[in-house]
Amino acid sequence: MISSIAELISDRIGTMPAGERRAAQTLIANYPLTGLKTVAEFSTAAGVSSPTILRFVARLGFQNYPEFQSALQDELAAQLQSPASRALDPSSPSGAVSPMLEATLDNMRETFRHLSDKQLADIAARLAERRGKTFLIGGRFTDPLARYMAAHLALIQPEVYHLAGQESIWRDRLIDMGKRDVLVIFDIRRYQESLIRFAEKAHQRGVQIILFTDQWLSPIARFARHVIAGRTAVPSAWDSSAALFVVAETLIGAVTRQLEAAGAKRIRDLESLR
Amino acid sequence: MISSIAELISDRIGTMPAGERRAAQTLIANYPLTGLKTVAEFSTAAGVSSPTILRFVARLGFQNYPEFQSALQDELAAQLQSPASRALDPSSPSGAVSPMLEATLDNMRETFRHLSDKQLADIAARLAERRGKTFLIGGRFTDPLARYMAAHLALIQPEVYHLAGQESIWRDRLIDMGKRDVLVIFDIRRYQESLIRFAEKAHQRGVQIILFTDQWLSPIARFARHVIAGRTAVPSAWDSSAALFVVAETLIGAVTRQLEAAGAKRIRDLESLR
DNA sequence: GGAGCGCTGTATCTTATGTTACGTATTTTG
DNA sequence: CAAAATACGTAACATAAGATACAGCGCTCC
Repeated sequence: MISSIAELISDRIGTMPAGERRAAQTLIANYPLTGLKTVAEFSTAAGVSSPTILRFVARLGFQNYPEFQSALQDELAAQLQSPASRALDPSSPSGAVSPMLEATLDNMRETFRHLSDKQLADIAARLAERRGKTFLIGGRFTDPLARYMAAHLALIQPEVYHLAGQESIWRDRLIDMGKRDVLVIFDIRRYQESLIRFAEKAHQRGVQIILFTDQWLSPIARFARHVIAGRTAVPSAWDSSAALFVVAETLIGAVTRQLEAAGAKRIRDLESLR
Repeated sequence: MISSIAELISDRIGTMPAGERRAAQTLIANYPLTGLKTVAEFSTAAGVSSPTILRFVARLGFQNYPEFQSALQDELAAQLQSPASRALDPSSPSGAVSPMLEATLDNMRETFRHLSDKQLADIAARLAERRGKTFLIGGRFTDPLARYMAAHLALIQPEVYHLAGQESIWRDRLIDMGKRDVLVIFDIRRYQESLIRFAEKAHQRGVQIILFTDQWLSPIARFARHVIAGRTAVPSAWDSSAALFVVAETLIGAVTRQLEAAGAKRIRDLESLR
């Protein structure tokens, strides 16, 4: 059962030649607006020629371009008149992906339910105040999160370091760390011995630890000043770090906002550079 | 302050002559769809003549009819991209907890709404079939996503490589790539020149490209076999990669499942190792 | 490696859309 | 009540849009 043009497209996109597939992808990317424009605009947006667009709509079963546009408009009209259908579409073709998405969305809501505004603000404040250095590190699968956060933080403030590479390398960086510094650690099951050892030594040196972990709490929680516990369970062979990712993004945003509010010179410099 | 065309109309409808007022009422009645149709259709819908419609849009301050339509489309685009349908959502009394979170959740729903099961299954199948090598790379802020995906994929199948470090390093790896190989690229605004060049050269060598990008589509979409367009807009100084992250996790799960279903020896070996 | 097929873009043509000019009807005002 | 002014529609026009023919190119399959 195919009800919308979007479904029709994703149904047949596999059988399309390269050019028409580009058209399809461009249309899907911001559906359905590109289809309401003229053929010429559509074609340049997709980076193909006009005839390819026309062949594309012909392949979808439309006699001509205006007929295609009318269909899109009708669809849009129905959508606009029942805005409730946008919130939670019960008729959504819940195939194999939906359980995964639903679980992830639930995880995020749960994660934030246990995370107060104040807690987030405190952590952001700690990251925003420039007393010492900021170090970030993660485990086998979570290190990319540490990198992601480091990439952003390093842009808005100095002395942000992501600890990468072999254990021996970052272990030696302990000598740079003191009680004015912050260490952000990502560690979910199965918790990594090397990270635990590292956290303990850092803690002994007075470093303030901010820990991103799962709901079962890494042993590092013992040493952590702040603990963010994210939900990770999804119907998959792997755990999901998505909730932690969103928390990280939220924190990045909060830190940025605080620095902006404080009128940090670096932020202004940054904007003028762009 | 007048922000929408609908406001503009209701502001000036009092000063309009009868015919134009009928046009205005017809447009407001099912806004903004009537305005997206042709002048002729608009005029018959309103029961007036074409010139009346044109005088109507002229009175609103537009130079010509296409300009008027463009304005309507822009408005519609903004409306579709930030679902304000959240206005009456009873499930979140939390209020200020996090507009950031709400926006992120919306982004994910929107992203998956434009992403069919079939599409995801196709991409997963392509990643699961072991014909050639798999390379992953990302941009400044998205490279961590490439790493995250690589960390998982590398575990369940051989010959998965994340391209890291300086441009010159991974550019030279092009010699290893052929038409049996897959290249996964993450690229969101502002799109990186180096990545575009790289994608083009890889494409010329026959490498199949799977692109993760934002809804405005990186230029790399030209060369991509599969395009995943994620929503990235959040109330923050930064764009959000969370939706793309979730898609990546979903894909990782799907690939794993497909390999399991195929009874891949490596998966069994992996489980026995744990 | 060669022949065939299919896809794509350039250029041309045709259609129909938006635009304008003008005459008639209608309302307003002195 | 008359005259002017304004509004509206018909019809002709110009322009830009969609459609088509054709040739070149790349790709696949022998």
